[in-house]
Amino acid sequence: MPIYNPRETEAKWQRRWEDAKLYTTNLEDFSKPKYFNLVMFPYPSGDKLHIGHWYNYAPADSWGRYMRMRGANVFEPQGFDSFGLPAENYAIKTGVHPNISIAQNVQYMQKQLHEMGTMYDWDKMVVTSDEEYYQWTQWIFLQLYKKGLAYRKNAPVNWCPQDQTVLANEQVVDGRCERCKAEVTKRDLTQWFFKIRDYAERLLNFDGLDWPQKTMLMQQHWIGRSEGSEVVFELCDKEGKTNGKSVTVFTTRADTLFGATYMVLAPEHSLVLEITTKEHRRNVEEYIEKTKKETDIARSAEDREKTGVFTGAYAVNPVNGEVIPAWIGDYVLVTYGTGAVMAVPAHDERDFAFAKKYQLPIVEVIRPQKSETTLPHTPYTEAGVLTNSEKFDGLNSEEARKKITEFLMKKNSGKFVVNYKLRDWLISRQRYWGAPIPIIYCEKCGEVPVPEADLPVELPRDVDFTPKGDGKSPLNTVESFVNTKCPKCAGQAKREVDTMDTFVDSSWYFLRYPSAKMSDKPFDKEMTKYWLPVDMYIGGPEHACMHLLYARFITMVLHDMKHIDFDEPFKKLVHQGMITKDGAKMSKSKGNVVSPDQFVEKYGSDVFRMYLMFMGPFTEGGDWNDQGITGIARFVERFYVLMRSKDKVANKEELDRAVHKTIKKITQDIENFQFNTAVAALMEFVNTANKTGIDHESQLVMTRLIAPLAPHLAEQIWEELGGKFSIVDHSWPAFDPKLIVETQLVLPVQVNGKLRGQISVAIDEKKETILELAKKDAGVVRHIEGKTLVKEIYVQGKLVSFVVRD
RNA sequence: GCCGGGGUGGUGAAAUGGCAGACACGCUAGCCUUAGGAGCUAGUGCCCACAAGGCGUGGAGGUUCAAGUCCUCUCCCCGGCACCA
Repeated sequence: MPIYNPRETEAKWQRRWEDAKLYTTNLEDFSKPKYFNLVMFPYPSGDKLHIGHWYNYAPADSWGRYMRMRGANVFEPQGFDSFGLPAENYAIKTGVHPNISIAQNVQYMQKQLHEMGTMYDWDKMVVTSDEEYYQWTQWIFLQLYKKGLAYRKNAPVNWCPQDQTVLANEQVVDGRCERCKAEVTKRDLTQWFFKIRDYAERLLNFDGLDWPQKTMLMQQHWIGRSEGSEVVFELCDKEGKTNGKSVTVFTTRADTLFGATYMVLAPEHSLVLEITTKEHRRNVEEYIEKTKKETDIARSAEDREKTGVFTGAYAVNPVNGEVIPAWIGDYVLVTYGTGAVMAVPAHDERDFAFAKKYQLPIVEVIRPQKSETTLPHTPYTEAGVLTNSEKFDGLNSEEARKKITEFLMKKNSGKFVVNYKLRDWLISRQRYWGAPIPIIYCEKCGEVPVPEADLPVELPRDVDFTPKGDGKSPLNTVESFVNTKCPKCAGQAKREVDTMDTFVDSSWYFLRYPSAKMSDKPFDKEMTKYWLPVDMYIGGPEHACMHLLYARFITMVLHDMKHIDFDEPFKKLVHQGMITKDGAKMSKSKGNVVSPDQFVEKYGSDVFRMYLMFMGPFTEGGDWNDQGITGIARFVERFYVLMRSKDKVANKEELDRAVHKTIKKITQDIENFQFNTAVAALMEFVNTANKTGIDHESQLVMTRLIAPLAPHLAEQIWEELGGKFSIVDHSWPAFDPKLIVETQLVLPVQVNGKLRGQISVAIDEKKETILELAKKDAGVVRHIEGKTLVKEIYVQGKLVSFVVRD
């Protein structure tokens, strides 16, 4: 019968912690170094907390506990990212108002998080759909608006022609509406954007950030900076007569300009219909309609068959006056560059395939340094030497890019530009469950921002949120919301009915935590100055390019407006891996969501969190299975029994060595977020101590070592050992290097790279003696006898290696 | 397709270029028992087994005295791709 009762013990300590307000951080205690330990807040979904949340939050909490034991004033808040699509869809389906379902989910998840035994300071909780939060999200919008970083333009949305409604990407399955299966197309709407592109250059700079290399790489590639040229092509008729219109293209290969034999515009390019000639209109229009059913991912796939149609229009190549046809093709995206490209089939894979298919001319203008041409079989896409390029012949690609662009500059038909793949941030959502965009449209004054004093623009509660069929936000049906007075002239005006992307909510929530209780401002200047930036931010790698980029952007904007004095929100970033079930991401639709509750019920929170840690490296995740959880349950029992055992030591020297090696190992492992090997080290210690015996002093050390990983168990043992409440406020143990030193060493001996023997030597033995000893080892003798010894290697303290020849 | 990450026993995994498989789960044999979420002891990569040996980190090459680790190519899996969050 096990002695340790996790259920009872954990409930007891959770109560004591709460009664003592142990995890309520005094934000004004400046006596200790501050530590803002943050996890990405959860969405309060109907699935409640799943295994993946635990996998993320338990080690993150262990980290916070470790930092607290290292003497920091740790602030570990938690909240809920509660606006968004799922609650709205649930409401449409069941009629339950998002306010209600969200409140229920929040309550349940809070209870689950409480049972985890986390150090969350619930006094400072934020819930993004609460009015006291979203009024400040609206304030954030107004700041960007004030700075000229919010603007409106047309942009396409997924449109279901059957339901007459806007669809999220997630609601489009294989090009069809998830609900009615109708083929999804695109429709242009006027929408709000944030000018994140203005910050592209600054967002590329990660100086001073302790972030995973891969995350910075992904953001860099997402921003996608490239240096190139813009080239203006005058439009003309077949004979070359210009008509005053022009198309600008972006290219990184101005050196190939003489090889441009046609141009391609994105089907959505604003000039397309204007330049298309009568006889091509039908083809072009059909092609545009077809394109509306394709995703950008499919369109930009390199192995996809290139398609396009001729517009009937022509353009003049500014560098040689050549008249080239203007096509449209879906492999050109309107969102990148200028939405139009010059096509150089001899030196670009896609242009080459396109030219072959539509029998367009291929003109070679670049050759590899000395070798012959690769044409007509494959295009030559590398840099080289110019040919067929008039006065630029003989230049190399790099020089030519510069010289040709300079030549165009003189003619006013080109310039150097830096282009980014990053697009401006579309924040408009035609949905109910989000923060209303605080803008009013006045008949006289036009677009007017809601004055800050008038915030919040309250999200009305009684709204028919079923899709209306006109593609507008459900707020458009609430007359008391829509109709308002202009803040400037008091005349008749209408409110913006779109709400904000939930990424806006989550782009600043970390600023709110220390000031969560303040009702008169988004964040307190002094509190923010002291507590921000976040010292440790932990969350999934799937947020690398969106949430993490948006949060950096908003932070930079607020910094530039002098609202805060730092411009990066997260000093250190760590990603947890993803937990899958049968190889798939857990989701309700797949029916593979595993709840932690049953395991907590059976084994307790400590066992469960240690099992999740023990599964593998924190950053890697893995496929969920519960085989092996008994191993942790057994360990907890054995640990508890060992810590309660009477002072009795058979081998003090070996015990001390084990204790201090374990301190060293666990400290290192926790610092590196390698909780799996930290747990293993504790197990190894128990195995050793069961042989050597243990004394009270070592028990006190080991209990502190397990405290971040199994907080309830540690608190219980600590009390039984006579320690003062609470263990998290006792210092982290330090190891004594002298006690770890070994005197004897077992060295492996290799012959020709294969292990053939082992020798035991004193740690400070001389190289010569070691080599002699190694040669006498029976296993080694067998393999070197009668052979020529060509090389002898001794790697200090590591191994001996002989190389022999017959 | 593009960008990023990953592939090691029956399973989860460990390993500053230096003894591959620590620590666990599972399994096998034995012991013990207040029959439990038991406990203890021994064994457990594969082949061959008395030993000695051979093979082995998705696959194919390469560098090195020595490669899971570094390099080249390749296959497979996962995450992201801008309205899931």
